[in-house]
Amino acid sequence: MNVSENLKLQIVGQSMTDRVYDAILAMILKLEIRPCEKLSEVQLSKKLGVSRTPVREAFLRLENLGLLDIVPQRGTIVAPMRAAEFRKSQFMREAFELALVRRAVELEDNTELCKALDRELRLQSVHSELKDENAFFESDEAFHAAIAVHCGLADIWPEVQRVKMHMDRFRYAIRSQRETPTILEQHRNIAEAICKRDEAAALSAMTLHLRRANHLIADAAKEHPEYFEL
Amino acid sequence: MNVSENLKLQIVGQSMTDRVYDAILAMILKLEIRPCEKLSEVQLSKKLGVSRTPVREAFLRLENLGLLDIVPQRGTIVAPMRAAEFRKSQFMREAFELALVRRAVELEDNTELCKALDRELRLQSVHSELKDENAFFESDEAFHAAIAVHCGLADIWPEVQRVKMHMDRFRYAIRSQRETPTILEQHRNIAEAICKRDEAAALSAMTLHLRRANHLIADAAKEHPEYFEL
DNA sequence: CAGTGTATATTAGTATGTCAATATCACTCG
DNA sequence: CGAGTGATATTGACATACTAATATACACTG
Repeated sequence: MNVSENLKLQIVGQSMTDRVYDAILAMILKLEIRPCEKLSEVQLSKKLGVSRTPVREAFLRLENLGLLDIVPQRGTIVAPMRAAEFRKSQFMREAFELALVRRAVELEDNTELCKALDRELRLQSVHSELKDENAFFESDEAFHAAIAVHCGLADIWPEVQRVKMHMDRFRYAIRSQRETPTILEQHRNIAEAICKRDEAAALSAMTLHLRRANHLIADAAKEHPEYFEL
Repeated sequence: MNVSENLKLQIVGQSMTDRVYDAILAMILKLEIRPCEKLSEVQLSKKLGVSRTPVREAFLRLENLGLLDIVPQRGTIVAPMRAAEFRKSQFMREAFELALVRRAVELEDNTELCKALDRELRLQSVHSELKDENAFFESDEAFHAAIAVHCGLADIWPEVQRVKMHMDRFRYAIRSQRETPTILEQHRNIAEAICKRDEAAALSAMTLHLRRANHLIADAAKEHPEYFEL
């Protein structure tokens, strides 16, 4: 096999397909390859120094997720962002996370959960002050994941990640809006309501938080109209 | 290519992969191939008269869904039924369908929805009397789908189908319990509450309905312990 | 006969070859 | 100059070939 200069993929213990998949997924989410941009199995396989098979299998996975559009005999493009996908993604995420909140407020022992939430809030406070958005969003994820984990539903979290991916695409597409203070405040409200077992407050706080992203559609469309379909 | 006697797959306008996928999926759900049973890419490709590639791609899709376990250099088996999968499946389905019910009761114009629900109730009544379980369950699906469709969320339904698949596996695994009258009654309660816009009643009726399946775990495990893991 | 090493078969992973459908573009003809 | 046309290149779908890892069977050793 042609090892070439692209040895980055030949290192660790996953299948080629996995590594190619991870690589492409990251490129799509970071917009290193842009919506509607054409992808070629042959080109990519050469660039990554692997054969067409793992590239193709990675393509198929990504098509499954709605991140690629494969058109037989025509080509493969990064799926444009679609408002319909966004709405679907948001509906599903909201359904999942509100269901998790309902579980969380009914937890007989919520000390661990509240400790975890508090931990992330402190981290977020620091990251927000230091303007470290990557770290902030990492803790943001951990905050939401903690709810699932401490409800004994850790295996639900990957599913939430799956359904919220299309929402995340929109967030990646716009310059981050320096809105970490707002998000932190919303997280505080959510955590407080959950720990007080105030279901109604927790649900409305979470709903507000999750729908905050609604403006993303318009913003992303304004900033990068070429990424959109229709 | 070896056309052979198995020309059933060569007919219509989907890709080979799609056809192979549909074929295997149906076999798994109908238990024509049983949990923990070994599947071979080579054997199946010969049996279906296609090459390994489409079979393999279908395998990968099914692994994604959690219906196959592919172990490198060892083999591929139909995933055993796992209680954890069932619970995950049920949690997600409930989250989705309760969210749909919340939308449904807030519909400004629900005449179309109520008409559709009533239609399915009538059908189910007949199918139940005639003991036609296949037709009954088809209408069962349509009943639930109608809620999504008439909320303007038709594209959510495939996602619901996706998440509820593991629940359905358990149902297929046990002799159907002649419970269609119970289900019909639950459907009536759901439809009535939705059309009256009684959110609390609709939610509790739907919850009751969706959790009815809880006994399936125990029943299926009793009836076919060899299908289970652990 | 028990235990171990080894040949062989089978597996999924990967690479490559082939093909039909489609797009592209230069070219011809009106 | 524009519309149609045909050669050519590119694409994804599918077939096949090869590899490395693992399981299995069996012969050999003690």
